[in-house]
Amino acid sequence: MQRGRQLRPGVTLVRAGEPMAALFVVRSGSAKRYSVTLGGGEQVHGFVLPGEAVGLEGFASGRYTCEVSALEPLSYCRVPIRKLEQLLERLPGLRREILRLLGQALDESQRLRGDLAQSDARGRVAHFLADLSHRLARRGLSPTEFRLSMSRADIARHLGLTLETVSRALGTFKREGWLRVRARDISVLRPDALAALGGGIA
Amino acid sequence: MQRGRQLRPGVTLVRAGEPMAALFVVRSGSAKRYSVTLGGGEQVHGFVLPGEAVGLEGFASGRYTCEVSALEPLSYCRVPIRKLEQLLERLPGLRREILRLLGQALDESQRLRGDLAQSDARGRVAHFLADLSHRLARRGLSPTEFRLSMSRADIARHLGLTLETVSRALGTFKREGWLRVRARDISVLRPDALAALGGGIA
DNA sequence: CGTGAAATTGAGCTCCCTCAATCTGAGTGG
DNA sequence: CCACTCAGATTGAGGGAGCTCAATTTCACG
Repeated sequence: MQRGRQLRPGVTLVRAGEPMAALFVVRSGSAKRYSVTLGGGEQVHGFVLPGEAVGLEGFASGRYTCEVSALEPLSYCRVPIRKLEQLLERLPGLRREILRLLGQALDESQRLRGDLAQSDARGRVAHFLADLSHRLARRGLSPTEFRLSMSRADIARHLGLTLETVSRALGTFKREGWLRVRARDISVLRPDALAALGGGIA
Repeated sequence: MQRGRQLRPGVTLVRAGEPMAALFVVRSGSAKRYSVTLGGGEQVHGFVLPGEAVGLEGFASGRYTCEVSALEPLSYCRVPIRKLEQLLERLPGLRREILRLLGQALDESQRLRGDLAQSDARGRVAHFLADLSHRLARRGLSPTEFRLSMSRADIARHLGLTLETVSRALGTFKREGWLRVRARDISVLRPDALAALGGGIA
């Protein structure tokens, strides 16, 4: 395990198409995972928070399949694949942990897709906020007071909406008294309401 | 590796919430992967074709997270997790293969979600057909002549549309001369057109 | 402060959802 | 063998949510 350098906002951590030489784990800051489409647009697959892994999809072909770039100053750990394979040889616990990590990523991706397919615009934005809140809490950060490191446009592309619609959804939540929104600073006042709108599995 | 019994259409292979005792690989037939939502509706995560694995998401928590039920008479292999872990101990090749399988599932899920977020109704249906075609071809089956084992409603829930919209999209493709549609039998006449509409990553 | 990007807000229009009727096809019993 | 039945699929009409285009407003940064 190596400690990576600090990355500045906008700098790319991994590039689509490059051989997967290592896994990364974010220590602090956040990042955006995306692909570039034929038209030159961005498909935003998601956002990486502290404690979360980067590059797992690379196992599919031995190459990364999406770009990951820092949204805030980012520090990370680098785990070379060579080293990882050596460790997997000897450590059954690590084998299970890697499988767990991949299974979790898969499960979350599918769950997210399901919600995306079933919810309307407000539901999606509510789900997005609830998910973010949940993941921050898991890391010991405040689930109710946080700063969005990504733009409205990034959120929109992630949710399959336009940035205007995202903005309007936030406006609605604000008006309902569920949120306090000041630019990128969010205060969640009614997590229950968001969770209810966000929907989910039984 | 055990050879499982034949399953009749409608019969459930794995249930959400049950401990993950085994992985499955479909030998013939097809299946539907779905979750049951709070309202009692189905979130269709996808469809399993011959040669594809079932239950990978279970690695996340040691329990399956979605239901998988047969759409056609289904035969499958059963790989007990215990046995798998023993084999992983000794076979580096199998370790890589399992990681590859999980990475691929993750990558496909993300890619699919991206297209879902960006495409309109026709684009989604086109993508669905192109994806199906591709996966059938990978298995040595005809990519242009096949039978949909799932209902329009299943397709719709999978794509975040209504069944009427799916039907209309198919009708449009038929009128354009891209497809021949007779109930659940599909003939793809213009794969290129579908692929173009389906969009995708550069 | 001043400047430009990001976000909000507004108005019109399009696409898809909703509701409803019709049509097709597979399975059943006379 | 055919009428019957019922679920699944198609087709149609109308309305609403979200996209597009456009004008401000707010915020971050120098």
